[in-house]
Amino acid sequence: MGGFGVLDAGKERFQGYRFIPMSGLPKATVVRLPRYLRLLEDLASSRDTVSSDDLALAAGANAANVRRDLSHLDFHGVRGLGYSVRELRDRIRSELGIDKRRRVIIIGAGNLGRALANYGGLAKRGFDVAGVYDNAPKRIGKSIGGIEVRDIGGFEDDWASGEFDMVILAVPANAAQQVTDRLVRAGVRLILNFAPARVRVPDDIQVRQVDLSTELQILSYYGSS
Amino acid sequence: MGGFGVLDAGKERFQGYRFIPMSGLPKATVVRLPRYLRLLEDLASSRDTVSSDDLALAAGANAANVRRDLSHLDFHGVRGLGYSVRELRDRIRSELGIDKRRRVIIIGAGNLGRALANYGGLAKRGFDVAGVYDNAPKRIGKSIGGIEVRDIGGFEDDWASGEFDMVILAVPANAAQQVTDRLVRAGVRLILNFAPARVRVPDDIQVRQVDLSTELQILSYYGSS
DNA sequence: TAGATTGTTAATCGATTAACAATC
DNA sequence: TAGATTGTTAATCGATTAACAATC
Repeated sequence: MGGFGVLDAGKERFQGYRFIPMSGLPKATVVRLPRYLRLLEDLASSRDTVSSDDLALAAGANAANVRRDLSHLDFHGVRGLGYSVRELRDRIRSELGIDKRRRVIIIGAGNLGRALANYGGLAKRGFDVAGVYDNAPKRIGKSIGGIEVRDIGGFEDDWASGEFDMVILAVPANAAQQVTDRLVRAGVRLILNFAPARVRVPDDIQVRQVDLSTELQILSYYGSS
Repeated sequence: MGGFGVLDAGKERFQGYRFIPMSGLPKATVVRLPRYLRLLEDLASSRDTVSSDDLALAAGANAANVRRDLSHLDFHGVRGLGYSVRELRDRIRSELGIDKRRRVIIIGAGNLGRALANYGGLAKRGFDVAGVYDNAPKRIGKSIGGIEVRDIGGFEDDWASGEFDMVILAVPANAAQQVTDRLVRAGVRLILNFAPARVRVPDDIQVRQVDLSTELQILSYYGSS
């Protein structure tokens, strides 16, 4: 987290003589919303209301924490009863910007890119894999999860169509920065980086990094201490 | 993260009349160590020393933050000069418990499990994939990344050999909890969960969760705000 | 010495949590 | 009404950061 000017929501700015909240929710709250959402989607068919206690249990948080999170959303429950499952589900979806389906591009059709493209769970959560790109001739034209791998050379034109929302980067570490620069130049603003390398981007571009080795190393620490 | 009693390092306990640090490093520090390590490994062949400024840039942190992190390790630099690249690299490795190679088991030989097993980057960072397990007859016996997929039925016996350090869980969401329970019963204490479902474990088991949809949802929030 | 960089202090910030009045 | 659960306050905790004396 932090760094590179990205994902710095929750900051405040001194403007005149008052503090004006700048960009919405505290970071910690945003991270919990998808966890709440998952429970709510499971519950939507069977229950009408849910308590902060239930939500806390599912999200690994404290019930007071949940109530504070939801009041940040200006979402209110009913004392003695709890929160409306469906209304809260819809509210969180709209807050996360996934009340509409989102179209995702995957860059890199190696092992990881293919695994991600084939992963059906995305569609269930509102994300459609709308394209897979690579630069290796032997991969271009092959079909993955029902999508044809395209030549990265055509990426800029395709992206310019404005039909896509975000990019998942699944290229080798040594290509990550170069490809990222290219994405940014093409106008991509949201990048989920699976390449095992941190990339630098301008302040107005959002990058999240997911790295297997890093996770294992952190886990290893907690195993040996 | 938090919740389920895992990864709660950095707590302190009131004992008698003094505060005794309980389990080592602050969580935020642990998360940054792998980032420092990555830079140090890159630098080890070309430079002898590195400044807190360089480390901060690579890790997306503040220089003062870096210096504080390293002093938590009781690792000291030289004023005016910086920190010894190799000594710091070795110190962090030992702190993370990866001064020896670690043997990792992957459970689930679907798309994701296969991608992870094939991912060469792990070996470079000190982790060896020492086994892949599945319960589907059509997958058992197949070879992935030079390793034969074994029947999950034999997992308990294999794990009892004591040769393995951690488990990567790459099974479908609906199997995650059940498989996790089984791992815990077999004596697994470190689990990296790639299944798109939170799992509950006893307090002394460490779980880290990595979930693609969650990451995309968080990213989506920062795109729409 | 002069310049560079550490190690640490003190202030601030952001997040968590217990507790409880409000109220369905 | 009695029981349940919210919404919010106040205290605490953990993390960040600017600043600067120490010192290589």
